[in-house]
Amino acid sequence: MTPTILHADLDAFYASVEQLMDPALRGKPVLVGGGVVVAASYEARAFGVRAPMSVRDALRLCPRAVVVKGSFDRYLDLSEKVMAIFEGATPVVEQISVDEAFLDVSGTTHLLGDPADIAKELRRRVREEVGLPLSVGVASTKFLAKVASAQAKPDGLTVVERGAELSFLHPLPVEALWGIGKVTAARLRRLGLETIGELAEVDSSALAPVLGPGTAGSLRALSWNRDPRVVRGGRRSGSVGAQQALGAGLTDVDEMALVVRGLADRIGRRLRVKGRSGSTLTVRVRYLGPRAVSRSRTLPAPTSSTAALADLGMELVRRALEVAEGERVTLIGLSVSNLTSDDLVQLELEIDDGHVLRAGSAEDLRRRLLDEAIDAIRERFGRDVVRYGTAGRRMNDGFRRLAERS
DNA sequence: TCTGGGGTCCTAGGACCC
DNA sequence: TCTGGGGTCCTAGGACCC
Repeated sequence: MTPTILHADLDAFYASVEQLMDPALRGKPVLVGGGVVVAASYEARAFGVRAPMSVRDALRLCPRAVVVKGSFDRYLDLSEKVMAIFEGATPVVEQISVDEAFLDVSGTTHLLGDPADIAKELRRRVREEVGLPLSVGVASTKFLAKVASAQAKPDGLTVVERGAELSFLHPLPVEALWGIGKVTAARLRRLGLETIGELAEVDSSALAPVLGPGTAGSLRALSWNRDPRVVRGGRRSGSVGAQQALGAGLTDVDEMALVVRGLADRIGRRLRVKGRSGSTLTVRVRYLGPRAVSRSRTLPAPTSSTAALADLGMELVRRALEVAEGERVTLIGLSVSNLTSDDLVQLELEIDDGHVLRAGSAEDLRRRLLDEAIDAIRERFGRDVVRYGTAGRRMNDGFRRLAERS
């Protein structure tokens, strides 16, 4: 039986979108980016251009390349169309970036046919209905499907049949394993390991001192195509962040505060659009040179308020600056994690003597009506509620009732 | 050598609670 | 009172991916 996990990956996504929108770019080497190449069309890659490479270097390799700035909104728009096509093939779609997703079609083969046929149909529909090239890998595990789609590029389909997995996998270089980057690959090279097959033959106790016991065990498992991860549909992101590079670097704290404010504004906006809030804020500061420092704080209640993120962000930046006083800061990043969704709201009530109460979650609030809460406060404290609000969440019926009262 | 920006996951130590 | 084990959360750093 054919395996049922698909990894679908749009080819040179940003560059392909630009070629789709502007027919004059088709067949030509296209670079998307400003200072850095964010994406390169296959015509440009033929000259050795890769992301992330400076546009200057890329143009040296490929002087005839056309450089376009790109528009992320348009990419998101087309990405949604493609994902909708995927969801027509199975409800179990795990999107892992704008241009990539895993699909488990084990539940829909009786309706739509063999997984390989489903993959062909996805490629055809994405090509005809959206206009973009799609590569698909089909295999028995997630990670092998991912390796297969990489082999299928550009614009191809690779099916790794059951029983053929190891002969497909073992000749590949260790970097082909999802999770092995430059650092780990260099460490493996030092051990004389070049291919996944060679890695498979080494005892994990020999790898553990170099890679740590966790990584050693999981890499060896992957080299034998043992990957227990399942395709998880309906996942949502666990953090929202923004960062800004600062060129030659800043030393002035007031200027940094402006940057932090801007980042907090972007993050707060995005959180509120998604109807989410987060309770852990992490600040990352990179200094001139390879050094980076992070500082984080977990709040008692989640927030999506720009002002709150900016204030706490600046406090954390100050703490991060203590480790290298006076050094130039070349990058500041903020990230909010520990995200919660609208349904788990904390209500804040400010009583007219300035006393602030934080009460329960939205679940509680729905159960005991807000009116009752207000009455209870009046009874216990003999005071009236003069303001109310949530930690950056949408209004629900309870809040509307209160709004009508006040 | 640096040039971007948005993410995930793992590890390890310490605090705290039961 | 002391000793100990287990689980969870927080923080900091690092590797990796697109």
